[in-house]
Amino acid sequence: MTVRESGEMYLETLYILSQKTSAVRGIDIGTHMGFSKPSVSRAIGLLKTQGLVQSNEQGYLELTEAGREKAARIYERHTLLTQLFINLGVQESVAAEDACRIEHYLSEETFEAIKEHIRRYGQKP
Amino acid sequence: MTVRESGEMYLETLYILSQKTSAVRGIDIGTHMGFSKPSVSRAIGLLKTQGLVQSNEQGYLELTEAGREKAARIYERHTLLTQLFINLGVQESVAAEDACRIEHYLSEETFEAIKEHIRRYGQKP
DNA sequence: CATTATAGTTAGCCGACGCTTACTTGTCAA
DNA sequence: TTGACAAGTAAGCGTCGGCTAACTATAATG
Repeated sequence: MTVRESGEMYLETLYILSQKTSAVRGIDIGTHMGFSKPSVSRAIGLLKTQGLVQSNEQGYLELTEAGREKAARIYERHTLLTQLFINLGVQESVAAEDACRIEHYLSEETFEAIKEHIRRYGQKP
Repeated sequence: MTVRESGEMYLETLYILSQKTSAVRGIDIGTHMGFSKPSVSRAIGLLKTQGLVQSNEQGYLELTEAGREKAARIYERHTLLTQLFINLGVQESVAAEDACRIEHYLSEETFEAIKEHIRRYGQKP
């Protein structure tokens, strides 16, 4: 019953959209991810049963505390990886795409190492 | 009809096992990957129809020229990523595991950047 | 020679996760 | 008030890629 790659992507997308507006609907997530309404409906339903997402009184989607924590962790990984690739000389858009695909698969240890690297060598030199 | 992540893993495993012995059987691949015989059978069958794997006269598995090229490319990515993570301070076994999971998802551009980084900063400092 | 172990294959199941089609529900304007 | 559109959901399909069970074929062994 753990969150898989797909679930992580939905979580992260909700996290990102929530930072722009507090009125996020399933359709917005679908548009952002390029997925159909039913796909979003099922995926979000799953995240709700896992206690990571809920609908507020107005019917909009929001992260629970647990969901926000998890999403923030994923998003941090995303930005870290993007920064790492940029530091290596990769074009920003490509770096972000690649980060997006692999952010789900790296161990904690490797992320810590990347974080340390970025602390040490900073941003986009 | 392209080779997906799973197919790449089988290809890479055959590549690695072929370097130790020229008598590689499906069962060896299964043992190495932790998969069942039927899973291997189907996956290898697919790779055969794609012209990447063949059986030799003795019935052992081997890569075709196209298969070897593809496998070598994947394996290079694997070693590059492993080296990158090691350079960042990750323990070797963890680095290899992580490399294994993400090697299928990175763009050519990012790999080139990693290759360049390793050319510049070398191995395990 | 008969038995048994090993390798491969076939058939079919299952979960994950996309999709379409079609129904429901709620809002808004004619 | 009604008709239309937009959002959400239900039902069900397809692919991928694991799995087990069971069959076949071949090799080894008593």
